[in-house]
Amino acid sequence: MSKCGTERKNIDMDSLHTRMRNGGMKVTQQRSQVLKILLAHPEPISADEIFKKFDSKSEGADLVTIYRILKKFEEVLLVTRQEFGDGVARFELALESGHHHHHVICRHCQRVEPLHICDLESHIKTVEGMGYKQVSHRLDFFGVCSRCQ
Amino acid sequence: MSKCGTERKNIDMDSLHTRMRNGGMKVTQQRSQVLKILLAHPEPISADEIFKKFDSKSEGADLVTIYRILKKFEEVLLVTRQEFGDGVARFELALESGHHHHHVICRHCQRVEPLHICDLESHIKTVEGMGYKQVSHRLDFFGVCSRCQ
DNA sequence: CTAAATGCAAATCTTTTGCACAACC
DNA sequence: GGTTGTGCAAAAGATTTGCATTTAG
Repeated sequence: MSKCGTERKNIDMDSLHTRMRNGGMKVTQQRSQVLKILLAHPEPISADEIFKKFDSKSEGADLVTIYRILKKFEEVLLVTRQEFGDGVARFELALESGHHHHHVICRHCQRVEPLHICDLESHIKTVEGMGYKQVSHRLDFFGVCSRCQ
Repeated sequence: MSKCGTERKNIDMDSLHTRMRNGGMKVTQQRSQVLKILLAHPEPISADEIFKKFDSKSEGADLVTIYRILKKFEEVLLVTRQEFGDGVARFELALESGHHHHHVICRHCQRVEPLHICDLESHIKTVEGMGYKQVSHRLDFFGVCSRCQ
């Protein structure tokens, strides 16, 4: 947990629970557990993967519940949804508002690395100039990682 | 590496058929028709939408066939697949190799507009610096269009 | 003629919905 | 206690697969 890869987000369960409550959600076993799993997972993770991580523990949660939790989390901006083109949605904890990052996905092993750069101001202005409001964006890179070459 | 083209190249059925043959595919009624529909459609279009456009004409094609055609076209780089977050894959004709464009999607009406700007050279270099080869990217903007505001 | 493509049916996979029961505040 | 969340079953939607039949080259 020192140098390699992602600097772990300075997000703790307490602040997450607070954000949950502020979003008008009850704090339940299952929701806390999903948060814990998301917090511990360095890459975007799918509903089914979360479901399986639940399974390995003693107390489980229904896959349906996980879908519902993730949808709620998305509404409250606790997580963001990613789609990398394989028909499965993946989720990751949303960083502080206004901060976001992008991804580099290996076309071979599907591994995802975060990319903490982004300066698309001019592009965003262009889109706003086209008449759009509340402009957000998605930027992902695909390549073959060093391990897979 | 991949530069974003600004001018759309003329694409005609003949060159598309040639690209099909070069990809080792037979030129069939259904495939030609799918190409025609893609050529006539300004936005990324789903398999089902293509299927329905077939229907309105006299000769139809099975939805399954359309999926298979699109998959084949994707392998041969005749089309590119897009996913905008609603669980449906959409396809559009691939422009000349190395040229591509991006999209602006209205969060309300789901309409898609092409965006012919892109200067991500520095970002691409960064990713290559991380050890990735054959780096490509995807950039889409989301907003609320003027009509929907 | 022969490999490749198509159509039909049915399967698979992801995600959603309805409803009764349980849990949180 | 009353709303909100969960589990189970089942549905819905997108995409894929198996197999017999047709078609392009």
